[in-house]
Amino acid sequence: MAPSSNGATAPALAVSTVIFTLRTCPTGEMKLALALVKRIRKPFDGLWALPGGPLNITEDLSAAAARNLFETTALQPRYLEQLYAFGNLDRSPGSNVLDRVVSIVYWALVGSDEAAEAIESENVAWFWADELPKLAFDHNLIVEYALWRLRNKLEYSRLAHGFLGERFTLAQLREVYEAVLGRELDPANFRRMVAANGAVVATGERLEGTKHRPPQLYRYDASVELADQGPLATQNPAIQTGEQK
Amino acid sequence: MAPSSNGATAPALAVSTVIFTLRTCPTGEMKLALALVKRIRKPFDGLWALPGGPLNITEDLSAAAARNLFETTALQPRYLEQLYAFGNLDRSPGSNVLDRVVSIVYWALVGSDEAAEAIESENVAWFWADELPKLAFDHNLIVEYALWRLRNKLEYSRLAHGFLGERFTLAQLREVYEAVLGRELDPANFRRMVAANGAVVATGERLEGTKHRPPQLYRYDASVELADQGPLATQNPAIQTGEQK
DNA sequence: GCAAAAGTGTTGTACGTACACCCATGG
DNA sequence: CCATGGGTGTACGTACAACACTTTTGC
Repeated sequence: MAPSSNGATAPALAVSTVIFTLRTCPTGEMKLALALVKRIRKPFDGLWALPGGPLNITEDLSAAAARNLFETTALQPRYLEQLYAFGNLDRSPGSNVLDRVVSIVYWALVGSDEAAEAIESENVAWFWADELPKLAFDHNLIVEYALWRLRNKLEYSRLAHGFLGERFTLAQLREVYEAVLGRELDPANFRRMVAANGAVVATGERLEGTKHRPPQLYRYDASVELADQGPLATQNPAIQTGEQK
Repeated sequence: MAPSSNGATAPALAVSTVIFTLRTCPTGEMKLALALVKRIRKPFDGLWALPGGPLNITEDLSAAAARNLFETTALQPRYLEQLYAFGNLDRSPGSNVLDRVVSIVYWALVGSDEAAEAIESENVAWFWADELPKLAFDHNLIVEYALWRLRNKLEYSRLAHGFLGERFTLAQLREVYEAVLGRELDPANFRRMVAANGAVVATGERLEGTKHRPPQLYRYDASVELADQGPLATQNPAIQTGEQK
């Protein structure tokens, strides 16, 4: 038996999480960022990777994802959804087959205000989603897929809520959309799009202290149901998760 | 330690598959059906369940799904895609936690002509998708989710190809859509929808022997790329799979 | 008043739906 | 020639992108 083998007769199971947030970049605009951890052992020693770890036997899959999100950033997820199970044989080239790991990957959103105070150290850091280095394992592919899902789901769900506070202006909401989608949106059409959706309602309050005309503050209306997200969708006011009931 | 326990310190990993096909029902129309196996041991002894089993250590996830599809029906999948990983603690009520199983579920399409000759026995049978009995574990929920994905994906992909032969009439293609979606479609608009998509092209041949005007035969054009299915989509002419590269 | 952002109105295009209609074939 | 399904034309409604325009604030 090879020295690296652990003698397993079945593939090991791990849970990893792609943690997204929005951060203000030097030029002043919001950009999408994600949390990575530096590997300190083989394989891929020294490369950055998605946070993750083994699944405890008494722990739900989504709980494991939330746990390793917390262990990495000291934050709670504002949104959490299963992404995909990655288990191909070639995802850790050079490793012994008996060390094979199947990773069930989740993706999460954390509030941009909270993320600003999240831990950042020698081995944990935020990276711009569009400027990633070469990552360990198949993690570049995983992030690419997570980005694709995030962008797709943004339109017909209230995902943007995961990045914002309780009350927000339409300009802030639009900024979230622009950061995630990576392109500018027409303010006029954006306003109508949001109004047509119906999930966002005006509070009557206005945001004071701006340089110009004070914008109205809006909030998400909890009573409005979303577009059909499938049988697994559960609407939890605190954490919305795609986990099965 | 409880007698049913296997002494595991980590959850076991299994792969299951929702196998769809179209079958002609007594009234003459096509209906969506799926393959189930009868459980012959606890828990849920005697109930019908999705076919599945453990993942071999040298086997890709999709290969395991294709294998248990073959072991159940003696067929090859015409389409195969990962559905979701189900791993909640409460999915096998009454079982010991140490017997916990995380199931990575795939869904598959098999040709309706081939399925007609597929094995069917005391313990393996086809069920109408809209008339399912109470299934073992959380399998009713899983099937519901698979149905939702199938219906959603049908529109912006060439999924229907999985049910049909190489050449087909637009009426046959429409019949597939109607069976999957569970509602009738306007033939005129359906024709235009398919034409606009561009993935289906006329062969010039006609289907002879009908009672009335002979319809033209069409085929899928392999050179046309589909709508964006995300970074994991791979277009294999034989088996299209949502598995990562 | 001027700049800048909030917010409204108008128009054109694309697309899905409903449905009237013609065409070709077997009986 | 007639019933039936194949196949075309047309009109309407909704959704969205583009962009001109008005409103309200700070300076």
